[in-house]
Amino acid sequence: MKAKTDTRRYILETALQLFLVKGYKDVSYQDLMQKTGLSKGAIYHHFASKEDILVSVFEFFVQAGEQPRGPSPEEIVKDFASFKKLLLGIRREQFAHFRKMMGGKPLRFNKMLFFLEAIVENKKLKKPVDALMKQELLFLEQCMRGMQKNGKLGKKQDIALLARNLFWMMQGAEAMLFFMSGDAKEKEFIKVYADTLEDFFSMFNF
Amino acid sequence: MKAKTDTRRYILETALQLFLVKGYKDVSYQDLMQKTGLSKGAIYHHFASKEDILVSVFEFFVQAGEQPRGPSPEEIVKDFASFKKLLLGIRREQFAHFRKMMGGKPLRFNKMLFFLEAIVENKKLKKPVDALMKQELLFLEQCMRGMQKNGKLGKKQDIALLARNLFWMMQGAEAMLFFMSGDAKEKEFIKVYADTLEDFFSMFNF
Amino acid sequence: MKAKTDTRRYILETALQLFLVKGYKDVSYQDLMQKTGLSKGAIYHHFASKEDILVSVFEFFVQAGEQPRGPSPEEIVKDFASFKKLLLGIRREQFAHFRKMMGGKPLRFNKMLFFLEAIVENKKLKKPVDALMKQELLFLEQCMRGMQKNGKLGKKQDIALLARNLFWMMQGAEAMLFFMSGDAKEKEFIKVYADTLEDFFSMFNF
Amino acid sequence: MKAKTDTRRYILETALQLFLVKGYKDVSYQDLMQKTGLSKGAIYHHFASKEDILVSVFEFFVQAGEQPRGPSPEEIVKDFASFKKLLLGIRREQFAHFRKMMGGKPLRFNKMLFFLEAIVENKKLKKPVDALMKQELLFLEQCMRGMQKNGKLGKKQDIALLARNLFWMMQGAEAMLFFMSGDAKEKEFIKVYADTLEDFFSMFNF
DNA sequence: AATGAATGAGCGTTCATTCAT
DNA sequence: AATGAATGAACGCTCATTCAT
Repeated sequence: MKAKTDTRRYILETALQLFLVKGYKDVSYQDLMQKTGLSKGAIYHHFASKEDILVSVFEFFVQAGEQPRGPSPEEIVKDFASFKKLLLGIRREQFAHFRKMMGGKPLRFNKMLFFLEAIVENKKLKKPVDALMKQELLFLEQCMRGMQKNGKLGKKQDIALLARNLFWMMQGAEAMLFFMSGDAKEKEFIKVYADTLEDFFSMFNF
Repeated sequence: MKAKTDTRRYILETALQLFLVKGYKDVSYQDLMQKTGLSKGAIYHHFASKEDILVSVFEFFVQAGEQPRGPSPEEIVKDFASFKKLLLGIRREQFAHFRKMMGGKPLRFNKMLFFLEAIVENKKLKKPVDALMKQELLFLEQCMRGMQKNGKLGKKQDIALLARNLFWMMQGAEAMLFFMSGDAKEKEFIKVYADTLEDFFSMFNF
Repeated sequence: MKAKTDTRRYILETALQLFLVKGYKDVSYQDLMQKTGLSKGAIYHHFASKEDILVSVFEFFVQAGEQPRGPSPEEIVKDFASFKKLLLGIRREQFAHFRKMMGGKPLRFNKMLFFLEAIVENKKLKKPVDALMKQELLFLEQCMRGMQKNGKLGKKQDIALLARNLFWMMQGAEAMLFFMSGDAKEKEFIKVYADTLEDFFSMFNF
Repeated sequence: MKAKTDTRRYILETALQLFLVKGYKDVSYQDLMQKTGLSKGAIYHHFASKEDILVSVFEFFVQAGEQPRGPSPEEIVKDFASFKKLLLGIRREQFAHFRKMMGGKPLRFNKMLFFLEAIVENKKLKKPVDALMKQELLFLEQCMRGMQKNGKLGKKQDIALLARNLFWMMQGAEAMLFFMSGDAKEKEFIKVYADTLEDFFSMFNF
């Protein structure tokens, strides 16, 4: 029983690694066999189909990236510096997490693309992706509100608007990084986030 | 002679349509045969390989989307309204153009994703994509400068910074639209652009 | 386990048969499927590629033709009669061996041609073919030496020279048989060997 | 009319070149188009099919290799030296002939293999090949007879037997050269012939 | 005489999946 | 829980050939 769980998780980790590097479509059972060292039958024993693997991997990915609920961002974020520190810290933790189980290989597909491919292959994954996005958006809003409370943003600033703009900018910037460099490294990603944050707030002469 | 050019172009149009709808990887010669009504051999007579089709389609796509050079955006754009009008006008024209040759089918892959897949499949396409992006960025900068000249942006505003932020925001927003609705319509795209523009400038209390 | 070995060997036997009859290039997976009754996938399960089949068939062919090491030819061969008996006996055994696993079908490609095609398709097979040839040459030398010991060849005769000449004659004669009759039978082959031997030694007025 | 003949001959020369280098089966119309610079249609205008090209090329090959009838070999050959000189001279001429129209490319298929492939592809070519072989055999017999007349071979020597043996030896040796070195050069071929001749006659203590 | 557009069968290979063991 | 034998459909691509111009 324990063994079963272990093998299942082992397959998921390996599959996620492959999906992020080659993309779902380009990962074959051949690849999975080679990388896991397991037989085709063994994989089929744990997952009904390739699509089943994708769905399970996605759940695994989401859950692995979940942050332990600490104090609300609204309370933590007091100014731009603490905002930046919090956000980059979270990204670093997430990256470290995936890095660890991926043996340091350079990622080729970023999160957004992984999401997109997942949705394209399985419509059921659309909903959780939406949820994740909204969650991130909400997170940014809470951060903004924290700054507003501390007088770093005017009382009349539309928090939701700013959050949405920043969110889209970050998404766009992250995607851009992929266009420029197919094999981006964690450090580069972090830099892109940091730069985007600076860019965003420098528009307001922070 | 006439036939050759026509058939070649016909194949390109059909392929572009399929690529934008299903993605390059998921389009097979089977699909191309069915959609064009031509035999496999006929297609191979005009294009050496599937990758050759991709590259040619890409060139075709780029060239088809090119704007006739009119007066500089710097001169046209006088305020937010004229900026918005110009940008949405261009987008509308581009969409109309592609719509026309795609028979009104709903797009599934936006430009960014088409670019990304192209790059992933053929490294040679990286350079033209980069060029296109820089061109769009430059266009936005020129628009910003036009506004600045007319006192709609402070003299000290960093034009390049603003352009970059807007560009990323628009990219992110466009991508988001795809996440939300796999089969987005032209109207929705235009709305996203318009909203993003509004969002961006409303941050400065325009 | 048993099944795998059996199927693999079964494919090899069938492939050898087809290669000897039609030539490697002209044997398609279609042919292999039809003749074996297996699916394409099944064959690919056992062999990575067509070339892999060729290499494996070649090894199989060589190993199947190997003679059990008995007493040295030098000791067995005492005169022309015993030489002829030994050589034809070996050829007969080899033929019988291949016949058996080929269901009595008339051969179309002789050994030399099979070798050549193998080399042309896969350079790695050049070495084993060379080795086989040298081995046969050595065998003939040892036979000659046996005759020399028994005074059937002059002390001063160049054993290596005679062996080489005979070897080439036999190769040439065997090839000729193929030109004359594309579908040569075992009996004809044996006759060609016998005649060539007679021809060779009759030059010395044996 | 003259043009027609010229193009036809040009195609034949090019095809022969390709056949000798790659083998009939491996030469495609693609190759022929590329090498000739002509269109597919143009080649089909002159030859009904690929097999038609083969047959025509074969005739061309045979006729191109024909020797102008001079004095009978029986009269020319007086001893081993003159025999060797005559035979090697003829071979050299033949090689020079083919070399000239092949631009110095190393041959990969020797005559015997070219013949064999031709026969395999078209049964009608069997007869002319047989005729050619018999002609060569006859030539060797006449040479032997010339030597016999001059007392260089015993009166009782069986001329036909010796000729046949030599012929086979030379065929075998030539084939061997191909096994050893896939891309044999003219000089090597000539050496093989010379060596074989020496070998053959040294058996009689010439 | 020559072009090149178009065909359709066939090639070797990869794929996700099933199933008996 | 795990193996690996077997399947059949699909893939991108090459081929010799036909035909209108």
